[in-house]
Amino acid sequence: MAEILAVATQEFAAKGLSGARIDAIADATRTSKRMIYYYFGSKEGLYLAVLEESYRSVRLTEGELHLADLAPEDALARLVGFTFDHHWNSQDYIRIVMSENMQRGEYLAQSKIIQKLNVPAINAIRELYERGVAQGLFRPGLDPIDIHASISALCFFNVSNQYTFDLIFKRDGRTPRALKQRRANIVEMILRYVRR
Amino acid sequence: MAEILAVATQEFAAKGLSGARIDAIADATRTSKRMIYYYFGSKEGLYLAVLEESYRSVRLTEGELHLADLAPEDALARLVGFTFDHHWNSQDYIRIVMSENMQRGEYLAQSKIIQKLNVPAINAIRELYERGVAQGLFRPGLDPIDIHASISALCFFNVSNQYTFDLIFKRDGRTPRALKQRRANIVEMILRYVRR
DNA sequence: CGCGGAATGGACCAACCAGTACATCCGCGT
DNA sequence: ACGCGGATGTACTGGTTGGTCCATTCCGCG
Repeated sequence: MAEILAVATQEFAAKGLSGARIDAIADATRTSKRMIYYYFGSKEGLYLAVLEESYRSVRLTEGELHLADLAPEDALARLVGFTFDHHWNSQDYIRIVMSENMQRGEYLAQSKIIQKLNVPAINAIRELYERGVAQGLFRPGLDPIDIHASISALCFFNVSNQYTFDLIFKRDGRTPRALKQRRANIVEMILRYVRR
Repeated sequence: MAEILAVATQEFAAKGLSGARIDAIADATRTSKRMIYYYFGSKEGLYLAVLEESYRSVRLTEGELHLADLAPEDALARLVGFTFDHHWNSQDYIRIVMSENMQRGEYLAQSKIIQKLNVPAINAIRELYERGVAQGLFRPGLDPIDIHASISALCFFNVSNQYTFDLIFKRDGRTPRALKQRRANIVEMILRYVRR
C-alpha cells in the first residue's frame, strides 16, 4: 500500500493525471491493479492520495531549521537556501504540484488536509521578519505571504521550467556550478528585498 | 486551419497533451477530425504546431517597448511590469509552457523555431542593464539571463501556481487589488536586485 | 476448528479514442 | 469539357484503459 503510493507518485509526477496509466502503476508494483481499486477506489482517488501524501511529506522536512537561533538575515538566507535545495531535491513533488495546477487545483480543493498546510512556512518567515524589523534591519510594511510567494516562485521555477528555459537559452542549469550560482542569486535577491 | 489551431490551443492549454481530445477539438471547430489529421498528421503534430504558434505569438507582443528612451531604472521597471501583465493576460500560453515542461521539453526540443527565441528579451535586458552599470546606477557583474530568469520566475509563478497557492493561503490573488500589489512588489524586488 | 471479513488473483468488459478507408467534391488550369 | 490534385464528410476500427466480477485465499479470534 505504501509501495503503491510510492510508485503512483512517480507515475503521476512523470505523466500527469491524464497521462498516468493504472496498468503501468500496477505492473511496477508487487501487487495488482485489483488492489489499487481495492484501496483507492478509482484513479482519481489514487491521485488524491498521492497529492495529499506529497504535501504531507514535504511538510515533514520543512520542520525545524532552528531559525530562531540565527540573526534575522542569516535566518532568512538559510530559509531561502534550504527552500532552493529542497525544491531541487523534490522534483516529483514539484511535478505533482504543476500537474495539480494544470487541473486548476480541483483535487487539492477536495482535500481536507489543506487547512493545516499554510501555518508552518509562513510562521517561520513572519517570526524572522518581525525580528528583523524590530532590530531596524528590515524595512517594515511587508507581507510574509508575499515574501513566501517570491521565495517559492524563484525556487519552484528553477525546477518546474528547467526544460524549456534551458532549451531556449542553450544552457544547462543542472550543473552543480550553475545551481550554486542560481541559489546564491536568489538568496541575495530576497535579502535585498527585505533589507532596509 | 487557423481556427483549428486556436481551438486546439485552448484544448491543450486546458487539459494538457494527454488530457486533450482530438474529438473535442474537432467538435469545437467548423471542420472535422478528418481535417485535423489532413493538416497536422497526428495529435502530436498538432500539439507541436500549437506549441510553436504559442511561442511565436508571444514574441510578437514582446516587440517594442521603447526601453531605449527611458532611464535604466524606468526601463527595467517598465519591462518587468509589462512582463507581469503580459503573463497574466496570456494564461493559455503559460499553461502550454507548463504542459511542455511536464513533457520535459520533448516537443520544444523537436522544434526548429527555438533557435530564434532567445535573442529579443535578453537583448533588451542586457542593453538597459549595461546602461545602468555605465551610469553607476546598477551594480556590475550580473548576468542578463539570470535577471531574466528571476523576472520570468516571479511573473510565471503568479499565473501558473495561482490555484494551489490561493487554496493553501486562503486568499484570492485574482482581484485587481491583489494583482496590482503583487506587480508592484515584483518590480521593486527586481530593481533592488540590480541597484548598486 | 471454523467462521467472517479482509486481501488477492486473473479474466473480462464496455467505453473511449487516436487514427484510417473510401468515396466524394471542389476549383482551377488547359 | 476534362483531368487532376487538394479538400472534406462519414463510417469505421483496433488497440487501449479505467474499472469490475467471481472465485479463492489468508488470517485473527472465539
